Amino acid sequence: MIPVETCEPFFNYMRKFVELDTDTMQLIADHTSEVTLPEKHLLLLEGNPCDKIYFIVSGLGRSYYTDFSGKTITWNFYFNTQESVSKNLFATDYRAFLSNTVSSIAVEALTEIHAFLFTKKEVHYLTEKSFTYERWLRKLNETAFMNMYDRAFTLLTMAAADRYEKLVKEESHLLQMFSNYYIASYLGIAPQSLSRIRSQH
Amino acid sequence: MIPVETCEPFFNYMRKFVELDTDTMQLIADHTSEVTLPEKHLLLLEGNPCDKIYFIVSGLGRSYYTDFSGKTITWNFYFNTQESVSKNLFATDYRAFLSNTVSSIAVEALTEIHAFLFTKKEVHYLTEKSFTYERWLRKLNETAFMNMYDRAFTLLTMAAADRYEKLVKEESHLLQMFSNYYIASYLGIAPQSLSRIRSQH
DNA sequence: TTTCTTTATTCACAAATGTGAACGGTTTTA
DNA sequence: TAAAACCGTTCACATTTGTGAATAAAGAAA
Repeated sequence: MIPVETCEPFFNYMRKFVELDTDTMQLIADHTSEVTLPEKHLLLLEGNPCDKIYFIVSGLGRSYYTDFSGKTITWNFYFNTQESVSKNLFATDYRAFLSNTVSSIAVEALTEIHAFLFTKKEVHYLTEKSFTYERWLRKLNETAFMNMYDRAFTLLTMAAADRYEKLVKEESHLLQMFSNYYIASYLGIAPQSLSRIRSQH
Repeated sequence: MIPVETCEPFFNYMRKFVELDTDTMQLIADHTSEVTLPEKHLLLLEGNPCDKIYFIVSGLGRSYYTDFSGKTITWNFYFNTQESVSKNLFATDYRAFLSNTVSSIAVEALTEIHAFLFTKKEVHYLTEKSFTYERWLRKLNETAFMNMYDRAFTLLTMAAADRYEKLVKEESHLLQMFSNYYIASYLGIAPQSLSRIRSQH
């Protein structure tokens, strides 16, 4: 429950997919909340149920899986910039959120984060009350699907050096925002291997 | 435009996610068609736009990417059995279908295939006319997303032998239905490497 | 400032995976 | 039936990628 004006950053994002009327905007503003999370805060723990979605307004987040040896593998980055319109905005384990299973990843705040918070209950309520929200969610799921498709397809069909080149072309802002240590495991390679690839330009 | 009764296999699938009334069923039956495709038929070509979705009723399909050297990499399998309720039924490049870009994969019939065909136009019409269809599509997109999530996560975090073990546990029917040559590239490994993994039991 | 971390890089070596060839066995086709 | 194509496997060897250690530079903390 927050003032409608405060919700504008989120509405602007929704407007990429659907048109919004005042009733819908009011309904949404009534069923979300604003949160500030300090640096190093864990938004979600591995093995926990996930019933929240954070829509990032500002700040940086990262999710990771911890393998058998204790190493972390970066699953995704979360932030909000002009460039990244339909990706990286929702910090959560969306698979766990949808399927009511426990999370396979942890999500951490790399800086202080400002976000809108939606609980599972709120999302469900909004789909019941608003056709616009239902349609927006359908389209959001489509882009989430396409992003995952691209991730899986890239990992399946491209070698490490080509995956890095693709990242340089399509997501070069990540290189400015995150350490190579994080980028490497996001690409599915060891940090030293990423160095090797970079040196062979 | 087909008789409502004929559509039952598809309705049964929809009922996993939503309840169906007679109006909705009639609407859907009026906006789909039935097709039979011979063995070796190509349902979709690499580099072509994709404005069709085939819902498999019977038969086997496979999609693949052709790499720089001409080798094919299996992207997915398509079939309809009791076990596989929410996967493998839609033969298409759904990413290309959604984004109006050209397909990165080809889809071929490995046997004769019976399927319901939905064009992009028909899908769009149905979302405009039926809230039930819109909601079903939202949930379909959610399972499509979860399947892709699992695929990407597996490729990112597990070694080849573990990916094979996971397939044995979770999708062992694939081993009965498709050659190891196809299974190997689906797992992201060479056929010889799959043999090696299998021999080390 | 000095010290302590973190980061990126390089190296030598190990491990994992790919490659091309060869082989029987099966299935398909002529 | 015979020939051809395909399939799964094994082998030796090549290539790619991971690993642990070492180093230097940059940043953060004291």
